[in-house]
Amino acid sequence: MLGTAEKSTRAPRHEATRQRIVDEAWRQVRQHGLAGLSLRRLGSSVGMRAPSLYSYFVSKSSIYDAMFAQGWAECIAEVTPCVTASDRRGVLRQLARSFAAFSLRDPIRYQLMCQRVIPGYVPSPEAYAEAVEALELTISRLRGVGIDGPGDVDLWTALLTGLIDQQIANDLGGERWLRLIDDAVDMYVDRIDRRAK
Amino acid sequence: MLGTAEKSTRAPRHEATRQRIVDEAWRQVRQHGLAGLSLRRLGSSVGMRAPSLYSYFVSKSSIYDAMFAQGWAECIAEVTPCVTASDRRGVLRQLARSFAAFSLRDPIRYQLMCQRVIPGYVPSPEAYAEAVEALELTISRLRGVGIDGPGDVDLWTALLTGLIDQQIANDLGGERWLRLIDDAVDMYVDRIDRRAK
DNA sequence: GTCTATATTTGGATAGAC
DNA sequence: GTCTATCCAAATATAGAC
Repeated sequence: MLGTAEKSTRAPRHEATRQRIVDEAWRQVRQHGLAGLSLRRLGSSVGMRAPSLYSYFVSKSSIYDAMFAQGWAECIAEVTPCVTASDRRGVLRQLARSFAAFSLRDPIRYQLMCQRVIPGYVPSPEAYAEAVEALELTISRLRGVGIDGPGDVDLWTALLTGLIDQQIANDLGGERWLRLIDDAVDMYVDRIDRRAK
Repeated sequence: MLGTAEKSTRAPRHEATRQRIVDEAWRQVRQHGLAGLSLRRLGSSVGMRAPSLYSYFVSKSSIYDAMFAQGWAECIAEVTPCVTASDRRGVLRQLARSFAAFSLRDPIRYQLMCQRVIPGYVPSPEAYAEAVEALELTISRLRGVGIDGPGDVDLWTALLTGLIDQQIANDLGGERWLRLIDDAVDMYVDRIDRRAK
């Protein structure tokens, strides 16, 4: 009657417990992998039995949904304020560095947000909306420094996620690809500059 | 006594059955996801019970291993002959197009080969050797056209896998990132040229 | 080499008492 | 809202007969 499906301001305790469950779910996927989330273990870690979780989430997928949405919300909250420059190269550098730092601090979160890894799980439209908002913030940042050609944004996301994916898959904990970020930004900026002519 | 653990030329029938099992395993992961491979189902699809599979593979992981190695062997066999150009831009274009085509024709295979997605599975050293060989072939191709600076190869793999990852994750079946390949190659080549000065 | 039988563990989800 | 009890299904792997 009140809210949109699973959110309500009227039951703060309920909402707090939901959050505790999600927090613990993050802990568990970091330890056991994204697909290794178990309701029994999750329940017992927050002090209840598995069936009780169904008072807070209608299914296991809806827990992933809450995590997915939270991940993108955190991304928006953390990355956006990092971009303070106003010149093109500066904006791109800050964008790349802060998003890379955000992603590599929690590779499992990045996996849930940016890769299709859990068999059978597809983000709900509501959860996906958060991801769309993050992308739109990026798009508007790029437009602010004159980057809005067809494919320009897509090439940027590919370049940035490529560096991060490689870093995660082949040198987790190191900086083999991380240290190429400034090079990559320069390469990208030069291309934009050249196309402007 | 004879061979290296799991390979033998002396039992062609045995080897043929192994291959049938691996082929069927590919079919199943394409349908149920990488983590959705089940020994019961796999066995029954090749006309035997799950325990019989243990006559051919010591564990489920060793099936993934065989698939991993086969994927990289196929990559070597398919991508290498596609590169016939001798100029820098031509080589990079052929390399990028053929690897992208190879990857996108079978996204699940790409996932197994290039992303860490199966909880608890890590390629064995023998399986990984095939991946290393593929990378070395790429490195030598790049060196052949004068690309060998520190980070140059890493930036190339990041750029290429970034495009493919985005294509798979966000526009499977389309060509939104695929069509940026030539642009990306140009951007990369310009950077190399500029650094030469 | 293949089978049956089984060990052992685990999974998500529901019914219904309290 | 939480519990017990249970359903139902699935998983990998081993033992031992044939």
